[in-house]
Amino acid sequence: MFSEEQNKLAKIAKVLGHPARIAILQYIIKSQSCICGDLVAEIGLAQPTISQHLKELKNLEIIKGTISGTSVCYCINQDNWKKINAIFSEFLNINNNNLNCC
Amino acid sequence: MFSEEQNKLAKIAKVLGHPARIAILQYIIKSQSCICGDLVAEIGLAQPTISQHLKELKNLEIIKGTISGTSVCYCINQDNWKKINAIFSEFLNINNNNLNCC
DNA sequence: CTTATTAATCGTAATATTGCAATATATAGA
DNA sequence: TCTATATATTGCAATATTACGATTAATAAG
Repeated sequence: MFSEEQNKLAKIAKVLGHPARIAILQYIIKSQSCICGDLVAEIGLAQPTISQHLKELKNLEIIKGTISGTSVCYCINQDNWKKINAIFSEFLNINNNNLNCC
Repeated sequence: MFSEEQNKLAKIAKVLGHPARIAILQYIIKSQSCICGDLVAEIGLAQPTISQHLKELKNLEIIKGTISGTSVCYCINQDNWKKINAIFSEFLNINNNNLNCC
């Protein structure tokens, strides 16, 4: 029903469409890397909830998690972050200057 | 619980997080302006469904609708499109190059 | 081996989203 | 005024999302 591009764009936007996931990404960037417990303390949602949001971010491959002892170290997947940035920029930078606007 | 910025970003992303709404935006850009019926014919969802998606896009003020006889002419709100682009670019262009990644 | 720590998963309740048929509203034209 | 056209709104069913307590799994430390 929709094009590959439309589905891809929407899928990315959907994952970014929750403030907790934005907060998680911003905190990971700020701290360079962190564990789930850091995010629970920082954001103030329950551990299973944070874990669930991390799972969605991992599914999008915008972050990656590395097991380190009993904890998991999360950081940005820089290559995919750049790809996602490129996909979004391409869409948002469409020149829609239009004198025929109603 | 979340910052103004986080909520704003998530709100924008959430609206963009459905392929029908991406398709609507792309079609409006391509055709410069169109009416609801054009989108129903183009996209293949029922008229109330398209109308509902248009409402969400209007709420975000990324599009605007002008009454023209019995129909409503929709086009991109260029100023707000640019603002949304700026908000997203600022977030996605954060330099997260990081050698301390786990 | 036992216990503590950390994160993931399961189960579930509350809420939100999506899609559409039916209906309402509003304007244009005969 | 009556009818046709275009869109919005309502109501509702199906599905998805969000949040969290309880539990599980996996590793580390004693």
